[in-house]
Amino acid sequence: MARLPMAEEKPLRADARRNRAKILEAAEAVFAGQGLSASTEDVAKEAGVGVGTVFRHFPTKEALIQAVFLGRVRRLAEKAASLSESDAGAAFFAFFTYAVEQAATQSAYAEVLAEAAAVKGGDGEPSPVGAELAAALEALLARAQRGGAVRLDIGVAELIALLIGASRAAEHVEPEVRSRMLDIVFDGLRSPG
Amino acid sequence: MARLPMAEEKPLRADARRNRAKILEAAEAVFAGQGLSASTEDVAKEAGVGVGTVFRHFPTKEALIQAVFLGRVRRLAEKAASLSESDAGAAFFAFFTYAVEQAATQSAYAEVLAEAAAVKGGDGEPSPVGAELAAALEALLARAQRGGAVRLDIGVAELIALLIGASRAAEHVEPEVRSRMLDIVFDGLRSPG
Amino acid sequence: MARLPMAEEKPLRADARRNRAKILEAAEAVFAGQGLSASTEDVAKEAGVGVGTVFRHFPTKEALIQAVFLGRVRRLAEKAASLSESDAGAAFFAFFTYAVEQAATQSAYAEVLAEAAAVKGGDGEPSPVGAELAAALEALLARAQRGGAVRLDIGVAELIALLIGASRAAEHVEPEVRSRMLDIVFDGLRSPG
Amino acid sequence: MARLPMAEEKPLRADARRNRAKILEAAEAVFAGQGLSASTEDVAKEAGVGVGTVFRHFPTKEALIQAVFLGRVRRLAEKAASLSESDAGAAFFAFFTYAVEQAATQSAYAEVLAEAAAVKGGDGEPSPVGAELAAALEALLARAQRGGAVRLDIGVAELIALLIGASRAAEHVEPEVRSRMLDIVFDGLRSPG
DNA sequence: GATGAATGAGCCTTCATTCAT
DNA sequence: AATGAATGAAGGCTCATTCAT
Repeated sequence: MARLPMAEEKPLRADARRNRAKILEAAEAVFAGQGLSASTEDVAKEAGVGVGTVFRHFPTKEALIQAVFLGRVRRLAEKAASLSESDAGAAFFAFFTYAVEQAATQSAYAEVLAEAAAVKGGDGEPSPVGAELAAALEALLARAQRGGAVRLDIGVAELIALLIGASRAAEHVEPEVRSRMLDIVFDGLRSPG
Repeated sequence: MARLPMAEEKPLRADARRNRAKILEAAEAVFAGQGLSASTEDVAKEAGVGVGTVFRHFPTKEALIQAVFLGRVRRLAEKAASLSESDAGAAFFAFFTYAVEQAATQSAYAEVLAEAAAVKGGDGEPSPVGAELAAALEALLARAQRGGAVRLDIGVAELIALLIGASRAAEHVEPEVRSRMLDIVFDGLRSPG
Repeated sequence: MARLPMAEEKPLRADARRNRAKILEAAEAVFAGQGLSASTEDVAKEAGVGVGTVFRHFPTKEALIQAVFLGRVRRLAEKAASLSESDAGAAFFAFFTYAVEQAATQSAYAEVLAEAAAVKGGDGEPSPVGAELAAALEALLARAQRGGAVRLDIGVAELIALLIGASRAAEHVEPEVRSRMLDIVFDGLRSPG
Repeated sequence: MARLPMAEEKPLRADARRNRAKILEAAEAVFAGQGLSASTEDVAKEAGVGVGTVFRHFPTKEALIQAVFLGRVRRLAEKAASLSESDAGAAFFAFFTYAVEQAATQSAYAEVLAEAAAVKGGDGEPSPVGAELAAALEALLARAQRGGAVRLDIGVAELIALLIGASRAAEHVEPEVRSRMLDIVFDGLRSPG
């Protein structure tokens, strides 16, 4: 899966790149803690830089949020890809579980999947961000289906919907409940349909 | 049509009660349309009253939001109760579908279930609001399980988790996908476990 | 000259009207003193109200500036109208002098005429604000021309241009110089052409 | 082409001098296009240098603006001097027209004259910048007066005032109006007084 | 010297909440 | 009780200026 260079990513100065990373990390933490309505000032403070610096790297709060999401998508996509080698069915369910657990930890994490949904589901603008993940998911799903681990009458769109839902739910629910909830969904995914 | 004063409602003057209703209705519409970040001023305008009136009835924006949620919970609980007479399994799945469809239509609707989750799941404060719904769901679920339509190894907590998830997902996904997603979840709920 | 109601001017509550006036007055003073880049906060402070109040009355800084200008235009137009009774030539030159003296006192005052210029000159959007003044000037000029006090080969556009110029110049120049400058312009306006 | 170091210029390295020139040119263009509120960053970009470089050459935005004005004054003064050879009256009016046309083209150009006004008019600090222009104007005016083309009862101060005014007005008015406006002013300047 | 990243004060604007009418 | 004007604390964003590279 080739990584498309989204724009001409200029090589930043060492310190700038370090700051960019600090900001992204801070934003991830702050948004996870306080939700997306946390102030940019707070993100800057957490990152140990001035607001101006945040805005230099991300011209808009929206852009910052997108960048945070992009990072999450990338990590999810990498996870999905990294599982390609293992047993098809195991890989599929392991990924699903992993994704949902991420969401359980970090509030607002699930929104990333909504992003991906826009690609195959069609409600918003296509967003190249989600395309990457959607593609990875498609491969994962197809392999699992070919391996007989997942019913054949569903596509990525449904998979994404279930991921979104389970992830969102995971934000509100205790670990054991989450686990039993996943069992049910997984049974649904396995059943011949 | 007589109105039964439910629970802890103080008797209000007729016009005050009418205003309260108008505000709630307006808030529901405005929040559904613009999300919870819509301004109180907008709600007031939609209701045809001054902001002051909104704040007289609901001392805080938060309180207004809670009241809107309470209304939704009540309606869901009523729906659940109203289905008690029909076939146990059919009632259960009909309710699930109904709840998810509500969420699909009205943005931010799903949050109501998170509220209910706090009761049986335990992460927030207990909230008497959700208890009502939780009770109704418990009855619905138990009947469906006794009727053999739903597997026995799950409880209200899992049911609520699934409802939250499916509702959230429904906000981001097209109707056909939503429907296929529900099929999967329902299969999972039916499977012997 | 009938005053066209520009929009449905709602009757404001007494206190609101008082505040609106205070704000306008403050804005006039502050802008005159610091130029148009003075902060809205400063205007509010000068008016003795909170910023929010300024923005309630004028939804935008731009709107506030326009309102200040409108006030000035109105006063100039009234002055022009009030001179209709006196000797045509005297009225004309008295008005010209008056307008220029206003500008000399209050920095940025001259911009109001640029506004009026847009009407007959054509570079910006027509602006109903300036139309009023332009009409008044047209009358004043025509009378002076009929009375033989002003050369016949000029129109309002040229008059406005000269008013703008003289007003601007007056901002930078001592009273005696200003006065001699006006003498020259007036001679130019009288000369048979 | 040898460059005569004018007045108090430190000898700069060749590249530094080139940069200084580029910045000045860029500033002139940018300020003309967007007004004086254009950002220093924009000037730097237009000049093809970093902001730091701009600030090395001009310690303050204000200083940069002054330098731009100085350049304009110099050019106007040169123009005035270059016309000394031709017919006195023609030279005078040609210069006046030239100056006003510059202002019409380049927004905020007229401010330069306000600068010059400070010298003979006296409202601001004396500024050696304008003195140069004032001297050149004085010569031009005196010659024209000796030649009988301009009335005798005016001095440089009045001339500058008229130049400022006409230049400012020119910013807001169409070319034909501008031209007729100048006719009037010129008639005023010729009339015996 | 040149560069451009970092800084943070300051600006405009919004909005929950209070209070005089 | 209702109204809507007033308030002021944020929030997002810009930009002159400084400073490490």
